[in-house]
Amino acid sequence: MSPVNLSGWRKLPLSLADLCIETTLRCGQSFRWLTALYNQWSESDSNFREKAPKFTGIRILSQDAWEALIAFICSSNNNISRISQMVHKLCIYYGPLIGHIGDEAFHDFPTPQALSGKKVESHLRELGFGYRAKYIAETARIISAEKPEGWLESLTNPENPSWPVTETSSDKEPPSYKYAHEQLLLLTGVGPKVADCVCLMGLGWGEAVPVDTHVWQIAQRDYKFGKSKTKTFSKAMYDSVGDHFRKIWGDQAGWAQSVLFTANLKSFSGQASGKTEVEAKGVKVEIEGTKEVKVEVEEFEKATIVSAPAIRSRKRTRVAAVETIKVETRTTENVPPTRRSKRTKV
DNA sequence: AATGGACCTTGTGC
DNA sequence: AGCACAAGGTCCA
Repeated sequence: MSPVNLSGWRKLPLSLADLCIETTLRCGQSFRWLTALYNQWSESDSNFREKAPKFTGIRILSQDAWEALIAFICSSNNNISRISQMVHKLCIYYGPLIGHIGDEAFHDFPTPQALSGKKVESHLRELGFGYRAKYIAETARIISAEKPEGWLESLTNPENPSWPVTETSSDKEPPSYKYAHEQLLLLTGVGPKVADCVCLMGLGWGEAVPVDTHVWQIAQRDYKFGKSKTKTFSKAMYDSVGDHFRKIWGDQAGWAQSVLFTANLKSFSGQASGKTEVEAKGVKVEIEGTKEVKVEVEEFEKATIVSAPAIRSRKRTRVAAVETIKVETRTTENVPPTRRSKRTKV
């Protein structure tokens, strides 16, 4: 047998060509992923009702709390691409070797002890971690040296069946979302947003709503936050935004948040704004410049709208006689999947 | 308590 | 090519 069997789960050495969850779940062999809570959130929130349908299938992953903690410390003021590289470096340089596949080595995520070494901070600096090097080294030291064994796991939501049962010493305050959040804030490099990411994805607290730059944008644009006097984004405002979403979405608010967060991401915007297929039977297209075109009702069969708010808002009713829109200059058949961020030229 | 900057580095868009 | 600016924030004065 190849990889190690960790608590009943195995890593699958597969590429997306071998296994694609997205396609598998949507190809018609299973029919009840998700939808009950989506309906519930849509009933109580018109904005969710509007945005969510394009983003079905989003789930909250049940992650290891320690790995999530360090990964989200890395995430501060950073981009996803670099965060991934940083986590990979932590595994390569400090994680235990799991094994080889071909000549490629695979490492697990490092332990808190492994990241507590004296030279960790300076080494991580050299590896390009920037100011997060100190946060990681400090947090690793606190957890491995100052906290009792199993401290982080003791903050897990005991009601959440996705996490194994953890013992909690009876003399301590019983675990609750608020308590877990507050405890995490004591670590270095962990503010309210990172704490909520760990609560939600690493500790099973479904009501944790990580309010980052995207969610703050959403709160302002779609939920009227920051319009009155207190415009600045203070801790009080942070809690207020979370409380509002918990109120309208309930005890799985973090999941609903994740749906709208994804809908707001630029890298996913193709699902929401572009790539909308419309039947445009009897539409004639005049090209003016590169992508600007005028559409007249006449002869096209299908067009892929790249950006056409006027038409989108009209749904499928009818296309006006003459519209200035942006379309791809080819019909939808044989259109290859669009590649975003294709900066890698080789 | 609340507010304004600084902070490392890389990716992205012009 | 090269330069701003943003990127799933946090800490410190």
